[in-house]
Amino acid sequence: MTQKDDFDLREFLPYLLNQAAEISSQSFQRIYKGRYGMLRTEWRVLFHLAIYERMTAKHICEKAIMHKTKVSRAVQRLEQRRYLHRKPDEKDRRHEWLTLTSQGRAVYEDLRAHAQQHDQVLMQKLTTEEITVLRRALNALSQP
Amino acid sequence: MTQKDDFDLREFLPYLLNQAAEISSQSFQRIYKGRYGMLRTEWRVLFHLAIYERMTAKHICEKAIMHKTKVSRAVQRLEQRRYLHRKPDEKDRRHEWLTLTSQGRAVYEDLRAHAQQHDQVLMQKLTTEEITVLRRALNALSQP
DNA sequence: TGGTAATAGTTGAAAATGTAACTAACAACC
DNA sequence: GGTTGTTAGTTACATTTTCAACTATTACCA
Repeated sequence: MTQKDDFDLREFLPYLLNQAAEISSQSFQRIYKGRYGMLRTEWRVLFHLAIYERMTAKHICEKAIMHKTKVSRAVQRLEQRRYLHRKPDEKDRRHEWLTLTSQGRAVYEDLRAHAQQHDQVLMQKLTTEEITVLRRALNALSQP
Repeated sequence: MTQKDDFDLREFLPYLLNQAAEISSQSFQRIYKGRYGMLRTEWRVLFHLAIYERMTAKHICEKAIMHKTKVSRAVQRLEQRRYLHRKPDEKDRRHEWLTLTSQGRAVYEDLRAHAQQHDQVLMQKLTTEEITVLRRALNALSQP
């Protein structure tokens, strides 16, 4: 099993990014999955609603770059657990305004604390300079 | 939809990493999916076999950090398309040695060219320094 | 030697995701 | 006002992934 080719997978950005993304989200996943049975799509929607307070599914799609069916299903499950509340827009009843319930906010507060703690641990693997540059580079790569 | 909370999702590394990973692999995905109907698991296995020439499924699991059922199914599909060949180990028949067929190698060569080209495009979004630091940081984060 | 444990890999059922087609509401234009 | 087009969001179905249980083979050890 010795390397033969000159092409190095470990330099291929999509591969590297995926690897890093997957590994570095594992421990956070254990929290939201183990503690609340949530999926990645669900914590993302939850966090967006907590941070922006009031959004439609469309807004979430745009901000989080998620497909509308993913958002739709995440919203359904969060609603079933009474983490959020839907309210049709008065003027345009195609839109639905989503807000967290107090229960939803409580779950968010707990998860946010873990997220921040988790981020601290991850950053310990990096220097201050690496963190700055990494964030900048990831944001640049996130522009489609 | 104004930001309320002080927590910023755009600083949370697992979120950022995932976003960047997803977006930056889209255009490569169109190639391997559109051209060969392959899945992410499959091109990864294919690339590993091309680069290391001879591996067992176990080796691939370890190198690529993939679950054994993912690898098993990717190998099955690659075999069906005659991209690889299996050969049981003589000494220990629990192991199977996997090697690419010439057809598999041809597909790899094509995909590799696209991968490299794709990487060039991605890197245009970054400075030389950012690329160096990014690779280093991603490798650090990929250690479990 | 025989019995238990460990390992490589596969399979089946359940869960999650992707895709496309759908409904409901509004907009625009004649 | 009625037809056509557009948008927000949902649903149905096919494809993938996950998880746990399974087979087959080898290792360990009394």
